[in-house]
Amino acid sequence: MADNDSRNFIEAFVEEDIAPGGRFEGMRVHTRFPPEPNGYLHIGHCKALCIDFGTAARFGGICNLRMDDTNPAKEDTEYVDAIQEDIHWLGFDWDDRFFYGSDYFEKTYELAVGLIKKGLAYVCELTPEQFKEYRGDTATPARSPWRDRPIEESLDLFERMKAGEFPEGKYTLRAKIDLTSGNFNMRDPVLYRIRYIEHHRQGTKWCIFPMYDFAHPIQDALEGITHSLCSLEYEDHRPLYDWVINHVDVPSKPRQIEFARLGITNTVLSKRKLRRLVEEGYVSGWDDPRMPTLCGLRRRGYTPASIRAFTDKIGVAKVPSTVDYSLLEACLRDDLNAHAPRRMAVLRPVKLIIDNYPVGASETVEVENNPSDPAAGTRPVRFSRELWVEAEDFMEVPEPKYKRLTPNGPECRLKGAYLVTCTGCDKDEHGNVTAIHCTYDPASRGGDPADGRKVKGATLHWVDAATAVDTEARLYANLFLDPDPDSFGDAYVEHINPESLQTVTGCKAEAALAEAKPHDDFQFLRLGYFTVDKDSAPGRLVFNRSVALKDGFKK
RNA sequence: AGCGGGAUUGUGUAAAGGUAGCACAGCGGACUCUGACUCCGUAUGUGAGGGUUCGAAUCCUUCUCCCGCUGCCA
Repeated sequence: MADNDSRNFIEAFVEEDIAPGGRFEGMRVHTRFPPEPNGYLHIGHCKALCIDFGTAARFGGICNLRMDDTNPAKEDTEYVDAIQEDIHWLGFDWDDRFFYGSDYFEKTYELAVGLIKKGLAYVCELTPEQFKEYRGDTATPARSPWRDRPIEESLDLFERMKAGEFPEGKYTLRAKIDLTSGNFNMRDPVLYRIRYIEHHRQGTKWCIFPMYDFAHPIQDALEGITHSLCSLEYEDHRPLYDWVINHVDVPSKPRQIEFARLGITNTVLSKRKLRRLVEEGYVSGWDDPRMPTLCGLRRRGYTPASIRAFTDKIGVAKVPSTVDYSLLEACLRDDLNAHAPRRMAVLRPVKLIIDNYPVGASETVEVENNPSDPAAGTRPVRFSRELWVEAEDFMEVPEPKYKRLTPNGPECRLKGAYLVTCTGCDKDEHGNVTAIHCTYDPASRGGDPADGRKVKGATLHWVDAATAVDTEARLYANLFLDPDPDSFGDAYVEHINPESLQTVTGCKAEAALAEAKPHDDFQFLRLGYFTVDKDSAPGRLVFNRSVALKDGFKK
């Protein structure tokens, strides 16, 4: 690990652990990413992903991918594939270390039997209602009438639970720990429950399933995990994690370290809520471009590098935090600005007529694909007397400091083509501008004046009116939910702004855009980056030039 | 109120007793064949009180506030 990099607190712990005299002296750092396959990965998971894989990488260690599938009621194979695809897309790899928690069911069962034999676990027959009632509260210890059941009896009952002799809810296997603990996780927690549900991998082989608190430490230990990194809500579970590790016969003793999960302003990162959006039809699917899922972000034009940069910048700490969405956007801009090929498209078109350009003539100009990368080359674009330009690039009565088209205003540059000077405009009976007139300097082909004079106006993007194609640009809001997560209750769906999914028609684009397949539209549109604010109408659009459409001319 | 965590500027994150820094957001300006990018400048912070010390975000102490936890979910 680089000395000059400041370490986050997890890395500091890990470094301590592998140092001489440390808990894992001389061992290779080994972490794991353990998603439950019951939904798609979202930007919040990226933080865990980057911490799990990143921490291992930083110390020359390795990271496993493990499907945490101990609850058959919630999990599905569909998600297993999607999760792997998303992780690969993000740029992480687990080599051949792909596991399922359910692969350890047999071993986990054996270890549970071992616990019973040691007198550390027992079969309990409290009903779920009684269980709740007997649990006690902060001032009252729990009661567990079955905790002194003879070992032989528990052994027998547990085996019969496995054999399917009892109905769901009839029995549980519980650990014998401490009924008086202030930490309720230690008040004889349930280790196994009976469930007659087909498991997505195990089928009907099992009808008893281990609880997370029992299964997870065992899985970690069996895989030789050194550091089990998880989110803050498991802090209270660490004593139980350690209890399991210490009382069950496993080959290693992993260390659990917790960190704060990611929050992003104006964004909901709850798998449960996102699932509702999908299942109740408020979005087109998990990959709807408005979703904060990895596949949604991907469709919206986010790049893997931008997301990884984001997770680097948000840091790691134990303070529950909410990162400003603008940081994610900034990371995207950075990446896109360096790598995205540029194309010209006009979203709010208005005709620009070059009065001194020969009628019927046309020519081809070369426009650079990426100003920051000469290797990206140029492309030919047809230029003629009539063009489309952005309506906002013209103001009959200019605001102060406006330096685009305005009658008798500054000379402006048509990107890659010529210098033009606005002379006026046509209007309809309502006073709307229908066309802008200008004259061009024939000696400025390519965009540079022959005499070297300074161009005072801005550079404008444009498309040739005769060959431009109408295309439909879908502008997806990056935020579509109420900005106050606390207001999310059962009525949360009411906060979805259907207007945030906008279609701007009348968008004129270079002919090349016409070839784009529907999905590829996003690729092309990504040349800029288009994002719409949550209450936008039309919102902020960054497209070939960053301009706040919402506010019109900003400064 | 039992258990467990936490508190550094608008947001997030550094500073292991020695100049409170960085990024994003904001504001002002310069530059520019994208009003982008880039560059320069600028405002805002150690939750509160007490103590130790030449010196405290950091150590001690008292207080305040915030978050999580009573699923046979993960």
